Amino acid sequence: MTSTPLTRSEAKELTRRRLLRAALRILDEEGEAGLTTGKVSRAAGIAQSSFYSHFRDKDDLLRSLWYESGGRLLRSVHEARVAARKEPGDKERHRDTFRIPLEAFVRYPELFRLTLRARHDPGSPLHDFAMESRRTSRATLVRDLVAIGFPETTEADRRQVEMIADGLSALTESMALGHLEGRYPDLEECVDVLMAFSRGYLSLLPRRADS
Amino acid sequence: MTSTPLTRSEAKELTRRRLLRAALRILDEEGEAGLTTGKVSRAAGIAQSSFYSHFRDKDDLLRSLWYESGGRLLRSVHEARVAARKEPGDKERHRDTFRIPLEAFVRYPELFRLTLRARHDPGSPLHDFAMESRRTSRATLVRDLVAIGFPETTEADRRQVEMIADGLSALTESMALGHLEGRYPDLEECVDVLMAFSRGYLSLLPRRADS
DNA sequence: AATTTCACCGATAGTACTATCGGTGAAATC
DNA sequence: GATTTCACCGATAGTACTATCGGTGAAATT
Repeated sequence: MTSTPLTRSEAKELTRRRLLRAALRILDEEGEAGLTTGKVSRAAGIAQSSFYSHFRDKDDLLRSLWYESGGRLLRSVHEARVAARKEPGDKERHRDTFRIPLEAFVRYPELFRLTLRARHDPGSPLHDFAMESRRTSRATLVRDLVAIGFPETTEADRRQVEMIADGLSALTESMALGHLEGRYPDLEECVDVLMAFSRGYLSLLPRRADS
Repeated sequence: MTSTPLTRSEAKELTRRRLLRAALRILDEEGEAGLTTGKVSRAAGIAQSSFYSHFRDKDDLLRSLWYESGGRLLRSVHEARVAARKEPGDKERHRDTFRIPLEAFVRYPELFRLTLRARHDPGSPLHDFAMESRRTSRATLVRDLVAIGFPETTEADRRQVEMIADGLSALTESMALGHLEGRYPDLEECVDVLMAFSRGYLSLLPRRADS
C-alpha cells in the first residue's frame, strides 16, 4: 500500500499503459475484429471517449503497440541471434541461435501471435510493419548463413540461402507455437528437433577447400 | 456464344458461384475485415439484399467457402500425401511427399492464404475449422512418420514425432508462401531445400535392428 | 391459361462503432 | 490565492454494415 501522490503526467502514463495492455489482451483473445475503442477503454477503466486523450485513433493505438512493444521484441531477437553467431563452431552457441529466438517468442506470447496474425492479414494496419520486419529478419539470417559459408555467387545460390532462412524462421515459429499451445512443454526438446533439422540444411554447405 | 436458356436453378447456382468467387477474391485482397455483404454482392452483380437468397448470413458464406473449396483442397493434399507414402524408400516418391502439398497450395493461393489467416485469427468464424483441419493434418503426418520407423513408445518419442510433423508442415507452407510471393519461382528448388531439411530429421530415425 | 414460386429489387429498421463536443474538477502554474 | 491546464466524463452526430420487408416479373407448375 504505497500512498499514491501521483503527478498528473504519471497518472496519464499509467492509464496509457493500461490501455495498451488491455488492447494486447483483447487482440490476443478476439483478434483485430474484436478490438474496439469501447472495449479497450472499459477494460482500462475509463470512458470510451477518454480513449482519445491518449491516442489519435485506433490505428494510432496499434502503431504504438507495435513500436513500443512488438518492435522491441523483434529487435532483441535479432541482436541476440547476431551475438550468438559470434562464436561459430561452438555447439552450445549453435543451440543458442535456436534457443534465444524461441525464448523471446515464448516470453511475449501475445506479441508473437500479433506478429503472425498481422503478417497474414492484408487488412491489418500492422500488415506492412509485419512484412517489413519479416524482410529485415530474413536478411539478417541470410547474412549469418553466408558468414557460415553458404555461397551467394549465383542467383540460384542466393535463392537457396533465402529459402533456408525462411525455413529456419518457420521451424522456430512453429515450435514456439506448439510450446505455447502446451504440446511441447520442454523448450530444450524443441531445440533438439531444430538442431536435427539444421543437420539437414548444413548438408548443403560446400566443403571448405582451405584451412 | 452459346445461347443461354438457363433454368432457374442453373441461374441461381451461377450467381452463388459468382458470390463465392467474389468473396474469395475480397478475402484475399482485404482480409476478413474487408468482407461485407455489400461488396460481395456488388462484385457478383446483385443487390446487397439479394445476398440473403443464397446464404443465411455472412458466416454461412464463409462456412460454405470452407467446405466447398477449402476443405476439399486440404483433403486432396492428405490423400495425395498418403498415396505418395505408399512407396517408401523410393527417392522420387519421397520428393513427391513434398511436391504434392506444395503444388496443391500453389494451385489455390487464395484458399491457402485463407487457411493460414483463419488459423492465426481467433476472431475468425473459420478459426475452429482451420485448427481442426490442422490437427487432422498433423495426425496424418505423424502416422506416416511412425510408419517410416519413428518410435512412439514413450511420451517423449510421441512429442518428437509431432514436432517433426509440425516442422515439416511449417517448412512446406513457408516455401509455398515464398513461391507465391515470387521469390522462389522454381518449385523444384523448393523441393530440393525441403529434401535437405528432411535429411536432418531423418538422422533422428533409429537404425533398424532387423532385415 | 391460370396459378404458384422465387430470385431479385429498393427501402429501411436496427445495431455497433468511431470520433467530436462542451462541461467539470482537480492538479499545475502563475 | 487566482488562473490555467487537461484528463476525464456523458451525450451525440456521423458512418458503415447487417438483415428484414413488401413488391415485381419471369420461370415453373398446375
